[in-house]
Amino acid sequence: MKCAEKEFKKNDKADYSNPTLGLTPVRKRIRAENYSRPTHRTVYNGVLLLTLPDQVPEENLLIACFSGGCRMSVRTRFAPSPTGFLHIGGARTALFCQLHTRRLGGTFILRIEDTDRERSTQQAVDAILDGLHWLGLDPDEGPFFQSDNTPLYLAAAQRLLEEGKAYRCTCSKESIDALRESQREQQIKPRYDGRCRDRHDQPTDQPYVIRFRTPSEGSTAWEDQIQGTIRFPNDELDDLVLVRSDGSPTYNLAVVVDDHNMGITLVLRGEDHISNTPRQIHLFQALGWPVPEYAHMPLLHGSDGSKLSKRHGAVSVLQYREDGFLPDALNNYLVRLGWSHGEQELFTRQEMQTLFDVRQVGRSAAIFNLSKLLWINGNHIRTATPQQLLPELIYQLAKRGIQQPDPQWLLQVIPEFQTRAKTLVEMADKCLFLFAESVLPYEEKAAQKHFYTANVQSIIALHDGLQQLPEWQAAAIEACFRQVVADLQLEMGQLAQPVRVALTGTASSPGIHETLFLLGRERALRRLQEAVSLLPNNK
RNA sequence: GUCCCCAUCGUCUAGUGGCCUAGGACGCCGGCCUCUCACGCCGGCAACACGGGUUCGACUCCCGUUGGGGACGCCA
Repeated sequence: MKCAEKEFKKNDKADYSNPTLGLTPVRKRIRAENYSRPTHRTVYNGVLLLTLPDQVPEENLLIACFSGGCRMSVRTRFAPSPTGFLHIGGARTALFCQLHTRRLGGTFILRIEDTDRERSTQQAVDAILDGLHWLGLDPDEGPFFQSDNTPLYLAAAQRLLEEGKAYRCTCSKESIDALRESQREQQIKPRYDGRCRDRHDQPTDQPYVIRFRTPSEGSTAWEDQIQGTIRFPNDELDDLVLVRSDGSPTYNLAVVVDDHNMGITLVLRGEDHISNTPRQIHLFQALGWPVPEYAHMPLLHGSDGSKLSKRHGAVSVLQYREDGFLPDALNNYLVRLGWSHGEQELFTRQEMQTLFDVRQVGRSAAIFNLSKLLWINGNHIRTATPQQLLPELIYQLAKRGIQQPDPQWLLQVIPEFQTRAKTLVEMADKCLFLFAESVLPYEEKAAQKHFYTANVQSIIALHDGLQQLPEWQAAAIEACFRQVVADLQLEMGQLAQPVRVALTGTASSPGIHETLFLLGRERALRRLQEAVSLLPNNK
């Protein structure tokens, strides 16, 4: 994109001769500088296209195209349909697409497949964009919208029609539904029987769809980068609809035209698209275009072994942010589903980008496993810097009503919890006692076990010792604490545990000295006093 | 039903004919460390779906069976 735009200068002459563009001939030759109003800019295959979306396609489909002279060698695309949020399966596909281009210095493209105008929503587009962004999967080019390219698809269909490679079909939807129904009853594969395929009239006075004349003999095969050789007998395939009766293009047509125009070299997608592939290869061949390479990745399954769906808790990837996961931890988890590198489990983004090779991806489906994700997330939390964790922790604290905590202080808090939390949610929950006005009432079990049996004198001694500390510093606090333990001939635990309950209300926390320090002198002393007042004043 | 794909511990995986009495990781269990909780460390349980071939030799190659998944739309 950058290359092509750099190449574009206002006074450049339009180049209409680029053979890689499978477009209808340009009717009007218009120089770009004649256009003062905004044109639609789309980059295809390193070539900048300027089009006017509001123009009748036949009139001027392509206003100007400028040869970029710079072709990326490797180009992949992630092509979601905007009918819902980005879930973890889609995220994995996008990740693989991006990783494939990273090692090879290629380009990762986002294309929104919104040819089904009824089901596509702007809300879903935004959700997908947000999800990708959070995961660091922003595209190098795009997002492109198929709805902007309708004229291109229709032009391709028109050409196939003119060349006899497609035909008009006037079968009603009802009659075809009935056909499929009866085929199902006969237990044969439901498919269009081609009843309009050989009629010589091409009626345009009644509603029709444009169907592709699928080769009826031979077979279609490709060398899948993940699955190996896949072969389909052509007689398994029926004549697919390219253009609907309302004049809108369908998925398979749009995909082929875009994949060609965008110079996609590797179509990397879920294996639920395997059965579309022979149809798309036919279209490439019919249009006289080179066929890209394919890689179909195994699907992600839910715990019952079927395709991941909402009932398996397949939620938006952004839910993982809410749940306290780090984007790279999620990426790390996802990349290990179907791919491995020796015995390494933990990968940084950088490592994934240099090591990932789509040809090493396994062929069998994987089941989503939360506990492994948690473990990986815990590792990423531990290896992150406090600075990196800071915004996410603040975000989680805000959800708990903690407004504008002191970031400098939080940077001291975070290291104490990095080994103790598998998610940021857990971290926020565990450090909440630091913010509370009071930790009363104490957790029942903790109080029973450590608090009521405590030695009041020792707590008083600690309180007084700490109170006299000239400076509230970690080392001084520890020395003071140890002094009290030694003076009263106690075990560490005999003092640390009741103090811990007093400070946190629970039986677990970071080290007791660190906890005292983080709490600050004022709050620490107040909580110790509070504890003393609650204990039976004997001994 | 038809076509396509898949098949190693519960889960993610290593394994490309002898290095495998199958390795690692998560989880689980036991222990160590220890002021608690974690982290870390040590140990344990646990798998080649089944049946035929091919071969001196199969987890690895071939065929079949079974099981699982996917696709069969004027959805993508």
